[in-house]
Amino acid sequence: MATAATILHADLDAFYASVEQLLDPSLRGKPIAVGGGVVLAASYEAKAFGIHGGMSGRQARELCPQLTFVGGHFRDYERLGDAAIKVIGDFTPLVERISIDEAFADVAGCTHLFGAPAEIAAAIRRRVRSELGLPISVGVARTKHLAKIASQVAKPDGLVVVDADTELEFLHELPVELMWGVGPVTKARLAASGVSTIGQLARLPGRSLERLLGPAAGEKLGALAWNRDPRPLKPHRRARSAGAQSAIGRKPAVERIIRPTLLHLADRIATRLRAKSRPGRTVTVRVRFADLRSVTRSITLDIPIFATLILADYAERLVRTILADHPHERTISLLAISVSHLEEHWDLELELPFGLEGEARRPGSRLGMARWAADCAIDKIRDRFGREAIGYGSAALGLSRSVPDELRNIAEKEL
DNA sequence: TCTGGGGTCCTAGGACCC
DNA sequence: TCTGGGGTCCTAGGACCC
Repeated sequence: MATAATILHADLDAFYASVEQLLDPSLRGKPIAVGGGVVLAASYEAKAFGIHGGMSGRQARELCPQLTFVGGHFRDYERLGDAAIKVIGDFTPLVERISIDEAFADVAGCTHLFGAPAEIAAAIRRRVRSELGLPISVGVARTKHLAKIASQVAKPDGLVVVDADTELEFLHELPVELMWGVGPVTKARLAASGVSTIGQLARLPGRSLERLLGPAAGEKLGALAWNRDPRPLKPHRRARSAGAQSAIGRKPAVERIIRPTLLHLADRIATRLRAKSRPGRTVTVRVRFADLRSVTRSITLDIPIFATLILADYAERLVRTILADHPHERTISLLAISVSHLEEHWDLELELPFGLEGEARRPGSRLGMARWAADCAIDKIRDRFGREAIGYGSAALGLSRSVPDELRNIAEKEL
């Protein structure tokens, strides 16, 4: 007998835009977009004009001249997103949050308390609506993947339950791009073979699929198309990397631009790493040139690091090698740093991770100690007075800030 | 006339070791 | 000394997701 459908996927509808309409009633029923240069979220009224997230502001205005742009109440996004997830947590502790506005839950263990999964899903929707004032769609199915597809089909403000005995009938009619992992490139590749629905993909011989998409993707999509992917819920997944980037317009690739930008990025990342005692061994930088092509370079160290200045130094060296390898590129439009190979937990009592060649592990190293002490002091002052109080802030460095730090904060994953 | 920021996972080649 | 195979790690790039 098939397992029962007990996995829920809950997804707040047009989240940022819905919060703005909640906070300002005069915006309700109107096409609005959150953002400015880029649309971060569009209300359903705006979506009716073809506007969607990621679109440039100018393009959106062309599609809908009466479109209203609203500033982001980022603190409220965070608060309401947390509150919605907490409602789910009132039913089961098995919750896997995947972003600010989206989570999986397994209610197999709590049906004796709250009723069938469909009833629990309906109760969650009612409570989020009445207590928070926000629309949320929920999909219910036997697997995570199918539950996620169901919630997409349920939008806006709906509930779709896929019973275990009607899974393939439901799934096979839908377009391939609803599958997790099928983006524009894969969709086009499949279309070239005459595949546009999940059913057509399912009936494709495994060999053709793997030839088309590679062994891993081919096997994965094949399993998804038959709903044979019993991926378990992971309530507490640890982050595998932490990064930051800054689009800087078009700037000359010179020290005056590069150094302060990298320092700011390294500061954001290293502060997070220190806060969670998770230094990392691999530093990756990305440089995007004026024509939007980008190049990455990385280095893996023997000893994990989380000191701001040491991270900034490695990043700068990597950027220099990129520029040396591309001598004709003199204009850059973005710099990014990412740290991966994160330690699970670094016990400071046992060992001090300073990094930077020979000075590592040398307790008497003056440079290492000085940097360590400076980081600690800055972290402490910020804990008391806020992040802008001291350090390598963008304001202090005279950097233009295209995106407010509050937005960056809510996009960060918990380390 | 060029669009943000923070992430995950996969691929393919090469170095290196056994 | 030559040949082969397997495994692991590193690096660069790319697709995709929210």
